[in-house]
Amino acid sequence: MNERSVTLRDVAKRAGVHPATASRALNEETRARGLVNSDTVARVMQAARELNYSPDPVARSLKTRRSHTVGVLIPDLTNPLFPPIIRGIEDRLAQSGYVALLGNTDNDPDREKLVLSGMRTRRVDGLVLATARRRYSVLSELNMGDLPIVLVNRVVEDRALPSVATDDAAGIAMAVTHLVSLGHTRIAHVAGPQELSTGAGRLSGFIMAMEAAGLEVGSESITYAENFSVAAGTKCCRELVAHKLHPTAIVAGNDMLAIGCYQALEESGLKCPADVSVVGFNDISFSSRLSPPLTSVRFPHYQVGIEVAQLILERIQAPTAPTKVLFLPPELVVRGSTAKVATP
Amino acid sequence: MNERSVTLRDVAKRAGVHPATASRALNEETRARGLVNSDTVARVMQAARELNYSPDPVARSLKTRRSHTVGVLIPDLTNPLFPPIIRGIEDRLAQSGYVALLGNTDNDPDREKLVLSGMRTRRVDGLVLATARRRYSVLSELNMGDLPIVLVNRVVEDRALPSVATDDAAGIAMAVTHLVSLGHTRIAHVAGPQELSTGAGRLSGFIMAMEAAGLEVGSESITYAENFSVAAGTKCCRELVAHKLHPTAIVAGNDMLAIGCYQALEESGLKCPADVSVVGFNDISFSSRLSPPLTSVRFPHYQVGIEVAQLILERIQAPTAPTKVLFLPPELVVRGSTAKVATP
DNA sequence: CTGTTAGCGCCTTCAT
DNA sequence: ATGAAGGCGCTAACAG
Repeated sequence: MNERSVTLRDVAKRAGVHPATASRALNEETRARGLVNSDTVARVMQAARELNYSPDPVARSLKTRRSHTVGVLIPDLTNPLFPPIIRGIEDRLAQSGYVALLGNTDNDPDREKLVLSGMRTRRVDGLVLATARRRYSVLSELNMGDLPIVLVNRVVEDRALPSVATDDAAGIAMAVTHLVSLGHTRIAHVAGPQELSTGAGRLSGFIMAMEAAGLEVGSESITYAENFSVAAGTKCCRELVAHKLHPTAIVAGNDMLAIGCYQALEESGLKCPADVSVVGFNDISFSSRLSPPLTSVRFPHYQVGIEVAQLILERIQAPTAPTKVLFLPPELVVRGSTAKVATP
Repeated sequence: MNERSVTLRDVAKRAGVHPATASRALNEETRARGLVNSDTVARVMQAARELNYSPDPVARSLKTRRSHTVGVLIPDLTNPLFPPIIRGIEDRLAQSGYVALLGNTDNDPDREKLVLSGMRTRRVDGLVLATARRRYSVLSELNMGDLPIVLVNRVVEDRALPSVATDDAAGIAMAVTHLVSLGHTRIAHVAGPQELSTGAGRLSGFIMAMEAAGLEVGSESITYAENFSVAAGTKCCRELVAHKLHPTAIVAGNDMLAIGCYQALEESGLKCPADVSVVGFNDISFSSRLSPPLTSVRFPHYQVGIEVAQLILERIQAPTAPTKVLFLPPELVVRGSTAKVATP
């Protein structure tokens, strides 16, 4: 019995009604609006069940211009930050009969355009972007302004786009406060790329928190990573330890950079945390298993995914609804990579 | 200019031909068969380019009954084994204009059925399963026998399904040989779930390798994990160290179980590798950053993804082609979790 | 409340 | 080699 051939027509025939009526009977919306006799509804549903009917989403999409599909752009699935977020997104979308179409861009604007236009071609109903830069022209270039969009873990400069993220500045402040409470005063920052809101927000959060603690932030206490990678972190940390400041603690823009710091410290024969404390951001899985276990700013990744999906679904329903910008609170997870400053 | 409205008709009109002709001109197949004047082809392609036309995949699917979509079932995206495989799958699929629809099943047969029928409803052209058990009835139950299917990292009992995996037995043999060369004789195995081919294959590989090395495998040197999780590994390892065998080395069914062993060893005050060496399987990312860095059997995850995608695409093209079963070679990555046996 | 009609955008006979 | 016609399965507009 080939089920792919069970069509609405078959159901209608079996129920003794016109296909259109069957459609209305099976469609939540029209049924609820009382557009069809509850008697017929029963008969149609019965027939549908008997035939094991399931509507063809392709045909439906063609008519309704809705694909029940959301494009999700990320830099790289392999970055452990993303899987839990994606999981959240997919779980929430599934609840509403939607699916996610993943696209990896590797932070390459060309790939980005390629993937985006692919998504438009596939008629996605909405877009979730974890790839937005602070000034983000790609969307307008590709003429995708009309598509519902939500950002994850990013905000754009004018906050004109709905987004779900954590409060970067607050998170970094927790890290700084923690280090200060351990007696550190020479605290450095490995800043992420400044064209990303996370990079910029964490840097300015760092500066503010330092000032609030009455500590100076010289130019030699900040290095800029090209990207959020282990290699970049290593490079930055090398500069930091080579410099005259001799920081006793480093706040890294994220966990990757922090791991990079581990490596640079090892190279220079410095012990973490005995000589230098390190704090990361994101609390990716297994950071508790690193050596030493990484102190990091955590935010609820899976929940972020859920919220993002929720938001994009709302926007798909009501594209002109006000632009929500949602911040989920970070928390500091203290582990073995931070310790009291060594008394000199 | 709203591009979603550029239709084949528009292109045809601009080129001064009938839509059908335009269709033939733009379609690889028909064009190659010389069914259309090369002159008209040029005109049509020109027009298409000018209008920035891209065919509506939905409409096309309705007609051709091809969704250009592949369902990919995995237990949990959050397991670090999968992201690189998925990345490989998506990259290869994208090359051929296909996309992956991810489904997380959490190893729950009910969820599995749910996700699978969702995929069928969405008219996926093929299925990639990382969730297959050795005896896998779900497919026939759901009447999906007609759909092209490829397994990843799994084989089924009768090898009736095409698959891409690594040679589990060979990998484990490498681990055992390595430990033997370090002087270990009391080697234990934390076996994965036996209903999974990886669990079973690695166990039998372990037994064979031990016998080949002239070592005994008593029942007390093997424990069975309920699933491939850290918690299960801890539980198993606890049994192992409590027992009279006092193994000096443990071969874990995968990295998760190995990490679980780390934890149990810590609890009992045993040092790894000084007291007990541990070997994992999969070499998930960051295993080099664990404490101690994990010795593990690696296989090329990304490449596996590529091959899987390749295979499913082939099957979609030619569903009756012979059933390929592809094994990619494993290699042993030696790190800090294995050391010479302590001389008693 | 239900049936009729029409068409979403494309492809594929069947003629010409 | 091209045009005409029909239909994939569904739903929306309009009658009745």
